[in-house]
Amino acid sequence: MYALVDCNNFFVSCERAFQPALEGCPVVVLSNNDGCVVARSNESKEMGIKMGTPFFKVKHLVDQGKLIVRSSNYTLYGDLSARVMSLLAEVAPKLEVYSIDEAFMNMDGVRDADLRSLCSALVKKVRRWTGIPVSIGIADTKTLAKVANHFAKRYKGYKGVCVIDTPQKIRKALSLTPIGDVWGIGWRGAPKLEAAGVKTALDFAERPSEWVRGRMGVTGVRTWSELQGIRMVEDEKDEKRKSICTSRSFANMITGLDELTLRVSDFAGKCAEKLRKDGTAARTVGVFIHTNRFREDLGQYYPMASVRLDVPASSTPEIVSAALGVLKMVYRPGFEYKRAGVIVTDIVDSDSIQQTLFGFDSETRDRDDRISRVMDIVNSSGKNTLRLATQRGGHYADGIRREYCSGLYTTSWNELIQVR
DNA sequence: TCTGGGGTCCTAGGACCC
DNA sequence: TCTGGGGTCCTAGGACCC
Repeated sequence: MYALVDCNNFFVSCERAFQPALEGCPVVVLSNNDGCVVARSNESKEMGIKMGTPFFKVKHLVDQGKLIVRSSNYTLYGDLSARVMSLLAEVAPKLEVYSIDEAFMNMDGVRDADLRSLCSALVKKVRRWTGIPVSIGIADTKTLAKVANHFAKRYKGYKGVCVIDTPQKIRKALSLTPIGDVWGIGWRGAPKLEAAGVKTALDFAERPSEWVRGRMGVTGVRTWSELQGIRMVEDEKDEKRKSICTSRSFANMITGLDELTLRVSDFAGKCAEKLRKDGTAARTVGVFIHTNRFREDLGQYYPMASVRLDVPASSTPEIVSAALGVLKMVYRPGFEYKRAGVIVTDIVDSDSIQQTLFGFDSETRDRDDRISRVMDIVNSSGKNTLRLATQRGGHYADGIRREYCSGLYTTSWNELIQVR
């Protein structure tokens, strides 16, 4: 069986772990740049605040003292996530970390009779040791485990654990699950299915597979099979990422190439750092810049372009200079830019890189790699002390709004360790 | 005034080949 | 007058996830 562990209202729970006074209060956490609501406590959900709401639409509630808000603090959330995951790894034969707040435990080999009590104990332990409340859904396939997880969250009586392990329970659960809540269907697909008379997950599961194939392609059939109890979503192997993206929206719009150069240098530098951390290198470097899509009164421009390197690279100088070359290609004056990003693709393991036949630049490359290693060591505190000249005094998080940030509870501790 | 970021997979269509 | 057919590979864009 699979047990899907999901942290409840994760970002809010992280804030509460260090500020217990927030318990019982309506709280929301905002995306980068204080843009949208990306996490809500149960109390703020009950107030009718929807996921993804732009902050300016609920700011009046904050000003009136009816809602508490926090800017996102991803270093804190990443740290707490790692603590939760390490507790799960102690009990799961195989653990697949699916996102910052979710993990599939492959429980094959654990006796069915022991599953529930094991998971109930785990819910209590994670809460006690990390302060984070979690829910666990247990079933034969990942998609059914997701369904079970919804029930574990929604009904207090389950005490955080719901098992769906018989045909009768599966039928019952699917009949109570709106089609739009099924993992893999999506908000675009749901209205079409509803129009065709498919209101619940059970309606969907009872359609013939050809019907599903014709309407939704192979991905639809995969979801359909999973609901029948047939495993289709493979366990992720421990593979490296196939693409890495660093992008940000800006607090204020940018028009000049100089300032974009600064930002793109930083995004590219961050991508290079991520590559080195993964032990990989990228052969293609792409850059995109976006105008503000909400400002219909202004000209719109969304170019994206990329360059292919002779040899896959992970050094900061190489990735940055490639990105700046692409930026010059796509940049047009006269537009106000709101967002930019760098994407590196065609990723390979660093140790499998073939040197080019023409070795004339291998010395430069070696030098760049050594420079990057030094940068990683000096910058490991997260302060970005060492930068390229194109990055000037910049930090890739500069120019980003973050007005409601809580304390750096775990990060300051990390920095002490680094200094030592 | 103010609207996130980082991934994966699938598919349609174009380029190219014989 | 009249202009094939079948295959592969690559890419951009869309849909989905959290």
